[in-house]
Amino acid sequence: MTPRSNANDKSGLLQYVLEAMKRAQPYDRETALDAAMTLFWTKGYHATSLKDLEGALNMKPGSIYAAFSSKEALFSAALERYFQQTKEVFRSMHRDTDSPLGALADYLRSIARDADTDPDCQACMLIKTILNATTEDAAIAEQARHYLDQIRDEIATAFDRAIASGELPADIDTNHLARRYQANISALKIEAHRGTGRNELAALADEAAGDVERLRVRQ
Amino acid sequence: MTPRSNANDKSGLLQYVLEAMKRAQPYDRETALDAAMTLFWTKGYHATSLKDLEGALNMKPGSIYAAFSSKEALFSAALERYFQQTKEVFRSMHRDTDSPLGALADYLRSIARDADTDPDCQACMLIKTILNATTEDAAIAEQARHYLDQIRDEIATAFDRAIASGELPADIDTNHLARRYQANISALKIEAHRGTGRNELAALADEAAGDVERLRVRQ
DNA sequence: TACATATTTGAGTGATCGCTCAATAACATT
DNA sequence: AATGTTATTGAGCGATCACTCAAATATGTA
Repeated sequence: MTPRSNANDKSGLLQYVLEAMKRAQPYDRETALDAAMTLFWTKGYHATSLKDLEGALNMKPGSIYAAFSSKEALFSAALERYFQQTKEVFRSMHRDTDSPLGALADYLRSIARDADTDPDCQACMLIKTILNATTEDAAIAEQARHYLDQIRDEIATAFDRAIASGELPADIDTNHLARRYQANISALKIEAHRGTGRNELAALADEAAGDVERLRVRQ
Repeated sequence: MTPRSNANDKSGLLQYVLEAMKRAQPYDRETALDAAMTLFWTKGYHATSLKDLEGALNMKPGSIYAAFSSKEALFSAALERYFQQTKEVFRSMHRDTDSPLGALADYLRSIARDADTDPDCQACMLIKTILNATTEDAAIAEQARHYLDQIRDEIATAFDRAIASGELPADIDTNHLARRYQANISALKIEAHRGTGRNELAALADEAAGDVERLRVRQ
């Protein structure tokens, strides 16, 4: 509430008095959570302060605590949001496909494509959280680990679909394939985060995608 | 300097007076740096406080600043130490080998072996630093990135040696191989950090190692 | 031994941290 | 319109942060 400096000082002072403690528009929970997710994803839990969150959410301390209880609870909610969105993106790329292996390969290529259009692209929030967490906040690391496991199950389900559609032999270990595939996703996202060049990143993604496609049995 | 509570109060009070501001043994710089590296590697830059460092280094604030100038400069020195040690380990595994490809494959397997013996094994400090850094501490991320690039060069040199020894064809792209190899190291170390089971981790490492060995030209 | 120099301590600084709560504004009910 | 209820503000709290600096201790020199 800064006093206005303008030609008409009396009008400015009156305006200043009228605006003191003007209550904001009520916040929108989804909008706030989305902003928190973006901020936490970029800065991590420890380096993100309440003041940062005030700015990003356009909310004051009392409102943030009324809505989300604590910094850690807000982080946890943001992490869940990230997980749900990631799962939904993965699923949407595998809906309506008649080639599960093709879709899995294309998802890897999409990582390089997405990094190409986003200069500040960040590695996976779940991985960052696990690597970043300390023993004092082991709960959020555990939550992130749990979400990563669930995403790996989604991947294994996609490989199972490739078996059902005849692309893979019935005796292949889809859990192992999913684990390897997820490790490749992590690696690609870290390379993107690190600023690896577009051609190099695309080559890595193509190679990983080729590994997936070469699993296809001859028809 | 806590007063001693014991049967002989006069003797305890005298001991308390005699011990006030007793100066410590001078610190050993290498020992302090090693302790700082271990602490920063585990907790990361942001979540590590000066109080943590006091405990780990067994030094008081004034000494820490006299020796290392600032928290950031200490982190930077610890990061360099980590880089030098990592480079030395990699080199020592490639010294005196007549199969560079074999040594590269075995290094990947060693990641799973090392994780098996260390329950609190951490992902690569350089990767953690890059993922953890914010714009306010971009300098340490840049330093870590630079070290990662140098390690990738070491890897490319090992692949060059495989060409020179006849294991690889002369026209293969060793820079690309090195980049992929380093991405695989990152992925394996993250799986280890995440607590992936010993058999699964060993399977991932063996598979990555097998990929390296299959590059070998027929002789 | 006396004095000079170097090193370490740890109390204290100003700033920032996560969070609380009384005051105020906005909304709902009668 | 008056009253009651709900939601938001933001000053301020106690704690912690990175760091400083005068005092004290240890080491070196003449």
